[in-house]
Amino acid sequence: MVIVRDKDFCMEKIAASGQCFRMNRASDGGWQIIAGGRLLRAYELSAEETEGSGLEQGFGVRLMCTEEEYRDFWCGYFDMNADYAAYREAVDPSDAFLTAASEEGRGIRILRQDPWEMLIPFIISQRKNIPAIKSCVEALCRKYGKRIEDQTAEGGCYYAFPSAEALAGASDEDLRTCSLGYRAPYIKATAIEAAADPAALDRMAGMTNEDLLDALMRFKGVGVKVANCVSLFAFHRIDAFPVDVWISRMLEQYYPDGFPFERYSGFAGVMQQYMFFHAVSNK
DNA sequence: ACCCAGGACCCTG
DNA sequence: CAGGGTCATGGG
Repeated sequence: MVIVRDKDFCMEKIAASGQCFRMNRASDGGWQIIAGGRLLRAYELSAEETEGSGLEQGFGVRLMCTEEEYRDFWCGYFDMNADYAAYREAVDPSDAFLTAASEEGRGIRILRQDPWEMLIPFIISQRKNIPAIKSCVEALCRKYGKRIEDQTAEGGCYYAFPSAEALAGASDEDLRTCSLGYRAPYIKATAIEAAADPAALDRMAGMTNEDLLDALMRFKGVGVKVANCVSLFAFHRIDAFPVDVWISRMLEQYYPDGFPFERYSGFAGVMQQYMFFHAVSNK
């Protein structure tokens, strides 16, 4: 068991920030996170447990893993070594919109997720809202992922994210039963590519940002926006700035003369997440 | 019963 | 290279 107290770590906001699709409330009120073939249960600390720490409700979390599991995996997954307060403090104080958005989104962190586990969900994501994406991903996992018995899991078991081989071998009509629609052939083509060169995604970790985008966009169904999402949420290129319909609207409304990318050079993706969270959490 | 979603592809001009 | 039609589905 590991307790994390950080004014820039809020599980609920991360879960709602649209960067992970298998982080959900469990029936006992806690969180269940499935990532990298692992399952983590987490519980927000009670008011008594955070008393005196200066933390609001939701900003203290008990992770149900060993110290070793935390060191080896979850600490990196949650990007706990980064200083998000410093990112927020870099926000231009004369920018009322971003100042408010960054405070509203305080607690969000950019997760370090598995590239394959980001690539497929973000190919699915096009023209779907987040609940629909989550439904599709869960259906894919149930149908093609390895079933893992785990008494700590909601329902006594969970399904790992399907391998490239499993999806590459699926029929088009079988894939469509997961509500993929016209994306089914994209998923299959990308899975075949990935299965044919299992180390391809690993090699991308060493690429420059530009080469990484190009490499990702060679996959069927991956355009500029999805490539930027995978760069940001899997390869931790935190200067990547995915522009979807929500971001596009906010750029038009609040930055008619252009977003000040120079000011946030190197970490614009963090600002992007604050903006996205602001948009989706205000209908 | 609507409307729209973390867009990409592909074909025109 | 830019612009626009088209694509399938379900959550709200």
